[in-house]
Amino acid sequence: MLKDRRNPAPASAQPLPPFPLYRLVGGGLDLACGGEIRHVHKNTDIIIAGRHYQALFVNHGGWLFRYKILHNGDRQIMDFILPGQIFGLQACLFKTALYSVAAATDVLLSSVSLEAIDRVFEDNPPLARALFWSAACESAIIAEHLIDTARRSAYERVSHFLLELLVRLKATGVVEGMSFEMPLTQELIGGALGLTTVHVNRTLRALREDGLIAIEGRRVTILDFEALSLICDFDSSYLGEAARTLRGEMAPSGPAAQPRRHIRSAVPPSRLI
Amino acid sequence: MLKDRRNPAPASAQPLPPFPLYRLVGGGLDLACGGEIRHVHKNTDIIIAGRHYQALFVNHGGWLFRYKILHNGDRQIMDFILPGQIFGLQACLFKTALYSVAAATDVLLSSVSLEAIDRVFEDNPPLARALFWSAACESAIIAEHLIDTARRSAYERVSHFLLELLVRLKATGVVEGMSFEMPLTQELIGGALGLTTVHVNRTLRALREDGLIAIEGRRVTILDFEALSLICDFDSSYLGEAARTLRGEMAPSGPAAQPRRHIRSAVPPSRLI
DNA sequence: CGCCTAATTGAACCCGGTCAACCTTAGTGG
DNA sequence: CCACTAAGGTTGACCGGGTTCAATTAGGCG
Repeated sequence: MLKDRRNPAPASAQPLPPFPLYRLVGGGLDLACGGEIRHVHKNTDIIIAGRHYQALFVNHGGWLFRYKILHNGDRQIMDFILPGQIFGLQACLFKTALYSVAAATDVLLSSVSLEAIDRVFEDNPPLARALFWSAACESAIIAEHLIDTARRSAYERVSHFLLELLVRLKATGVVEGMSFEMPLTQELIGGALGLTTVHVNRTLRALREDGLIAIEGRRVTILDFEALSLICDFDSSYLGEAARTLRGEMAPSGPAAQPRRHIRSAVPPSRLI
Repeated sequence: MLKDRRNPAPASAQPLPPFPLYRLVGGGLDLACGGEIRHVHKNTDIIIAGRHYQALFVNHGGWLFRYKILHNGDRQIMDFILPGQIFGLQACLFKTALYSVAAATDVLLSSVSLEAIDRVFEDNPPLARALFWSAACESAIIAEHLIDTARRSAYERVSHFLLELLVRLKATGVVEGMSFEMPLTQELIGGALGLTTVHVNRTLRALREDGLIAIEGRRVTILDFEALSLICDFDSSYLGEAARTLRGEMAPSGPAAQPRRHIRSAVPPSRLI
């Protein structure tokens, strides 16, 4: 479809759009949505690796995740798709989708048929730019996940994971203070972090016992943002523009808490080159 | 500068360019290079995380790598930048570069100043498309590295790593048969795969003893492409278009060799959902 | 021929996986 | 109202792949 009613706002050379297309719908750019919003049930696959796709999806509510099944049956989750985010871009670009996308919760979706992605670059520069920025941020998120699994201990990984969720959800406006709803099973968390359910459980307990987080039901509360950030050297800049404005508001100061537990090594900063 | 002499070639809606911009220079698109080619010595940083950049770089020869140093001193290598590849795009997009880029060998570079990346989308759709496709492929490579570190054993990781290099280098034309020069120390390999030097060494030895690869000096020879592919379920499709044309030519057939050694599990394909 | 970097190899240790049991919660139907 | 069920959370015991520490050997180069 692509109704091509451009953004009413000046198509000037304003800085890149705020977040990876989060809140893009109804916000700055209007993606000229296909219209009707579809309801999709939990555990349904939206995109299946190996098939070809010609449309993007907009997530209007609920959580999804991008994943891949290996030949040994393991499932690696690349990242989670939060409300307001688009997905399915990669599936369009490659002849065949590299990864599957499934709903972690019940989800509200609309699709945006991009007849030929090619055209976008000639016809709709603002959209092209938005897509590009979106892809860059997603790429950065995955890169950070790479660091997670390659360099961080389980304790650090889970810390990093929760902080990332906090900051990303903050951008969608569903964070109250320092707590948010996390509709994920420990199996999904483990699937994303390269850990087993058992160990995710143990690690969450450790974080709780250390007074860094609190969990009641599905609600997670970050009790000590600074300490957690130190533990896993979390730097939200990889999450894009929007994150930057949050920094001040998030860090409640407090003396640099000493990270404890199996931190992989305590090499002094001098080794930082 | 951006001399803005557009691509003389038709700006038609031809399919996406072949590879992540590999061989882009002198090939299809002319990036309007800044001109002079700079020689950079091994171990020099080209891009430094935290600084801001306004230009892309083209690698005309030699290997580089994108990396990040963690607070504990660990260095994670995100990916290697091979001859013909461009880099520094992400550094331009974000206010400040997320990762550093250093030369693994002596390197020949030219830079492409893109005064404002913004402009590209309005002014030069073909370039925009090329950049986009490049970013998508790089993202896919990193995603595969994520799977490496999260789900694969050391034996599988190293296998996967070598196969990826083979396929990517094939696209640059420096592969002779099934062998190629790999100017990397085991420390660099470990830095990319999330392993210690020691274990990289042991794993390479195991692969050699199993008759899967051979190493003489810096030259690596893949002795059994099929077996290695099975071990780490390597599927080159994530490397983009170009890879696809290689498949037939690479697999020298041979019965599906049975992967040995500590494969994490030998669940029959039935469990593949 | 020394010097430095990289490659090798050995031995001890430990984080996280594996296996297995048990508990909690929510939903369902009689 | 409660028994029954299934999915997810929790915990313990043990094991092993990969790290760590440390020492030795090869390779390139002035």
